[in-house]
Amino acid sequence: MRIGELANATGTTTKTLRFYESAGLMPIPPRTSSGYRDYPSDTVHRIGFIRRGQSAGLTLAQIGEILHNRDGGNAPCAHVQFLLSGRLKELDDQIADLLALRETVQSLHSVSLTVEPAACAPNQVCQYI
Amino acid sequence: MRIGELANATGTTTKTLRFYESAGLMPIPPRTSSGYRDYPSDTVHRIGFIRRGQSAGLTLAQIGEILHNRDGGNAPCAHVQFLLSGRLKELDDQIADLLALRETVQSLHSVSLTVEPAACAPNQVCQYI
DNA sequence: ATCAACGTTCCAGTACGGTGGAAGGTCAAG
DNA sequence: CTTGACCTTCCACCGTACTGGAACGTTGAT
Repeated sequence: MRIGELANATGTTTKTLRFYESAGLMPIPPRTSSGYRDYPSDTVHRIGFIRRGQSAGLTLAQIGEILHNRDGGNAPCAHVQFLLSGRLKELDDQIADLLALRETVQSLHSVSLTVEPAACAPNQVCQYI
Repeated sequence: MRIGELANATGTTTKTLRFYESAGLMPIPPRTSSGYRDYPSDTVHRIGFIRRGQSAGLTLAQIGEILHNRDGGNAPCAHVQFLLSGRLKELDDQIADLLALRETVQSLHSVSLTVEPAACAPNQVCQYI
């Protein structure tokens, strides 16, 4: 299948697919006599894996590692477990950070609602930030 | 005060201060006869405001808007309220997204712990992603 | 006079995941 | 034979907030 078909079948764009190739996520596809990329049909699954990995918050670099393991004939299971547990920890940290930030912003916002603009001191930018 | 002093006093770097200037966050400072930037001492407060705004998750562009209001003689209170409430909504969305993602990753990870590598089908990349 | 420590400008690069566009080649239909 | 849709490569750019480094000028102490 040609690159446009693959893009359609996977909900991506030809630009993105070439970018994935340049990023080392795709095996180099064979070419037709005229130089067009000619993908095997199971490439659809590979793209699907890439998109699901992204949905799980993995970076393209991490997804690439998994694919390279797989391409090298190794079952990437252990590595995937490792990446997922790392991701889980990152998520917990990110969520905790955002919750703390939410508290801060919330209290700034509350204060901003009770303050009179006329009370602004001229020598500071904003009395509640 | 010179740029290095200001950087020291605010915990930033001279690079960052020049970058803020180029980004339009700083009023153009006067120069000494030899061309050095010569900041009024209350610039410290302005940098402090910028850093606190960043801590609240505002972008430099948003902080710039507030500063421009202030520099233009307007009390930026209403605008700050607007930005803070927008930020609050964004935070809620981000937190909700991350919590949902955490659920997804958590369940993928749980499955990954119970699966036997030998069960991997050769025609797919990974059976649990 | 010399030296370090400061200052200046300007250009380029970082990470991330692409997107835009130019300049050209190919293919199938009408 | 032409048209339009597809494909190719390559280079540049998006946003965000800086950071690094080159090449050169200034200041203050010794």
